[in-house]
Amino acid sequence: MRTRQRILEAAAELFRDRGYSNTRLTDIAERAGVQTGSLYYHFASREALVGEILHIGMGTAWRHVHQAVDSLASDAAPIERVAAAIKAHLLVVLDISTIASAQSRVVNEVPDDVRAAHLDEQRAYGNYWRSLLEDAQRAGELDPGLDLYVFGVALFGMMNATTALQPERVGDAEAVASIIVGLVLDGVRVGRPKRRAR
Amino acid sequence: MRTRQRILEAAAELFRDRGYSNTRLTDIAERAGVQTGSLYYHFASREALVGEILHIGMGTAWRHVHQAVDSLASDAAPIERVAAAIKAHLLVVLDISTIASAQSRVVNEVPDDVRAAHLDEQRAYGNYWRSLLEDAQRAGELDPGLDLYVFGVALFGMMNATTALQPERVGDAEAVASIIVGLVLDGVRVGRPKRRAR
DNA sequence: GTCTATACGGCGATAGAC
DNA sequence: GTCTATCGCCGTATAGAC
Repeated sequence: MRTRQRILEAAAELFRDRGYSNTRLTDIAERAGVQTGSLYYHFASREALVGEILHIGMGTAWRHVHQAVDSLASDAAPIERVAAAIKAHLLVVLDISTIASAQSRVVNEVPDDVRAAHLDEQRAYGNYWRSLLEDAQRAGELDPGLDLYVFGVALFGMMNATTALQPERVGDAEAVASIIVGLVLDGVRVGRPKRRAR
Repeated sequence: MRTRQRILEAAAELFRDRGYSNTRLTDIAERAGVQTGSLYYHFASREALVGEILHIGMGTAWRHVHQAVDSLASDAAPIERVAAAIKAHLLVVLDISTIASAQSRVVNEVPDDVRAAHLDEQRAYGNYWRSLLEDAQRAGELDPGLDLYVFGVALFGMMNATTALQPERVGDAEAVASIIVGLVLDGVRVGRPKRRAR
């Protein structure tokens, strides 16, 4: 495998497991099987390396979520599109891409200038989610009184927290995704019918 | 105010906003209005300081949640106790205690030995929540098929993510808490009555 | 492209005066 | 109890050989 790719993969595993601040360049080099100094042939700095992780990880999540939503029947209900997006995001961070997983773990931990450089793509992703939610709300399928800002923050907090699940204590990613989708759409309470739109 | 207390408060604000690894002792000292060297009269090390934050923060959350649940009528439904616990935890981290807020932010970021020293109290808190959830499930008020481990991780991920909400874009802590409680119990979907226990 | 060797700075921690 | 001064380590980054 190309060295640059090995470095990115090694960095992603470590960032995902320990976070950015707790990962030394020597750790990354060791896991990638090179000397620390050699990293600088491929990346200008530690910050440039993590910046690349953010970029690739977000792109990967974006592509998978977008594709999952687009592959629904064109007459699919907006709420179905939201459900598909949630499932796709979870599959990506839990299963498909170590780099996407790392992105979600370290986004809020990196130095300000790295975040700033990443902000545009992060916002684009957020805007896409917001449009999905607004469509569902306009269609009367989401609680019309729901504050989408609060909901969005809560939703991402929940989804990204699932990367901390111990694999041996849960089923596969599909199983986790369906639990989360069920929780978000219908909650965990039994026996109290939902009220209709007010 | 006693210096030790000022130091703890200053450290908590910084830990909550930037995390542990991104907070220098010089930042803490500056905010507390002392010289860096003076910190060592009150705490043996940086790790000891954050350990104290974890301890106090967890104790504070514990007390508030416990009290909120206990102050319910003794015949309150188990699901009501869960709702009260969620609300209380949110009020604590959003409003009541900077130290509790800091605890939730840095728990998964501190060095291993600090975490290890904190593990017992963290587990006790988790066990209390698990008992609340199991009671509700046994009473048939929570979806009987729900995986409580996955739910617990998701729930805490969601609750602790609310500390990232920008205050100017949301109502007060009570308002946020009621959104989250509603989301957890009944979900965000409109119009599809929940099925009864299967 | 990768290595070895080293420069450089930052930060946690200690010593000792007051 | 708080200050000033300083030590020493660790980790990022650079230089230059191969």
